[in-house]
Amino acid sequence: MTFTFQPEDLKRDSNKKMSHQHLFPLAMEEDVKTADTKKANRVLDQEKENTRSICLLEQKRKVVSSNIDVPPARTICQERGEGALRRTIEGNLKDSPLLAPRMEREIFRGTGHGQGDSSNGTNQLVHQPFGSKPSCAAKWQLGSRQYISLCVDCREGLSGSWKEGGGVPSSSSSSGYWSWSAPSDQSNPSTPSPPLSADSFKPFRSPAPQPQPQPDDGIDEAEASNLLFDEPIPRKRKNSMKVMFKCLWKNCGKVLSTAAGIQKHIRTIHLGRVGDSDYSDGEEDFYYTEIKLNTDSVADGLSSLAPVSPSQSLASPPTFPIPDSSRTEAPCAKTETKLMTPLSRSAPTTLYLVHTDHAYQATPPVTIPGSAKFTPNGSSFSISWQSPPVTFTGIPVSPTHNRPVGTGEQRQHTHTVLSSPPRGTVSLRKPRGEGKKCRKVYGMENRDMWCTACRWKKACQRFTD
DNA sequence: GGTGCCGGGTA
DNA sequence: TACCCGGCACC
Repeated sequence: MTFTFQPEDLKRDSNKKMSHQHLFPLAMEEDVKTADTKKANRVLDQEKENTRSICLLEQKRKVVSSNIDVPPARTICQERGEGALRRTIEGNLKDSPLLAPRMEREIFRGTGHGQGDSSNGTNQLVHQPFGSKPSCAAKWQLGSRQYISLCVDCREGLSGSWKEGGGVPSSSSSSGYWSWSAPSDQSNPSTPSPPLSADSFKPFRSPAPQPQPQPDDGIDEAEASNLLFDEPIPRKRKNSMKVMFKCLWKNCGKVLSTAAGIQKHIRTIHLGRVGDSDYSDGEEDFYYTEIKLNTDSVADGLSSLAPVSPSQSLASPPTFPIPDSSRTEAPCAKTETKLMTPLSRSAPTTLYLVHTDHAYQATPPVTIPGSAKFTPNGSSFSISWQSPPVTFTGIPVSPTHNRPVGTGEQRQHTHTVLSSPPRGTVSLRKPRGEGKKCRKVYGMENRDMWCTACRWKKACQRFTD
């Protein structure tokens, strides 16, 4: 989602700025122009940044406010004049001299179009007067969602439930930040928020560098809001799920609490890289898996998880029955045997690689067309099938390492089954007949001599295989 | 592109 | 049910 930004506005603003130069003597004009161009560029950049921050702020608001009740803002705010709204915005934007008039234009004029489509990358802010009376509350529509924005003064007057509602990062009245309410449209609570680019998220008014949130979906919203409003936010309940890392090496099953730890363990113990134990080429990624433990029962979980035979473990690499009829060597299987490293020989034997990210934990069993069944089960899954041969499509395998080609990030989000039976996707299609068919025998010109099946483009009944 | 044939539509 | 054909996979 992008806050639309009109190039004309930029030009207009910079032209406005440039027009002041006529006040200077001509001799200075050139230098001043150069300097001012730079300055204007800087200001424009800052404006872009601010605009982006507003957009991100809005996104964040959507997330933070998605689970709160909307306060009865209308009745309170309707009593106030639009002047208060305007004053508040002016006060809020006073530190951003170029942004202020722009924002004012955007806010009070509204852009008027572009509702409801965030898929094309533009999503405009549409201002609607809040009721017929002038008010310091405004209703906004961004895409399909509506928002009520309140000036800080109004926020101060709101009921206790608003403040105690939790989750709403109330703004500091002294700082004059513009404050936003929860979406007024609760009719579609499941509307997915757009993915947030947390690493580009910056506080609206503060140009000073802020600690960058981790580029992680699990970004703490309270912290992010705190960045915005410089106000302590009640921290949300600590997630009781703890991620552990379990070694999948045969007969190991060691569980460590950090990825680095498990990687080092695999490097040094299983891969035998003693000398350069800090160096990682990523191979160890394939010999451990993440497991999520409820911290309430971590102690129990650990005691039961620790040295356990991988074959008994949930996270152990599954072994798949391979129907005899399909036990032809797949290309990658050949590569596997050829390029197996000495230690890989004791690695998970079938090298059906499963890198779990728990994406399937909550999903119901998936039935693969035919007779194969995919059954997610915690951090592992099982696949079983009966004949006919079933093939799995994996992501490409690096010929040198028998590993998926792609970035670690990609791998991290993929459950992959490698070393599959023959190529292709799951196909129940009857093997194509090898013999001559009516078409071949009689040719197109003698179509009337074909068997009916051939005429009907069905499987030939005359020359069956 | 040619071929085999599956899946589905129509009468 | 007979007939036809779009479309897909394979060669």
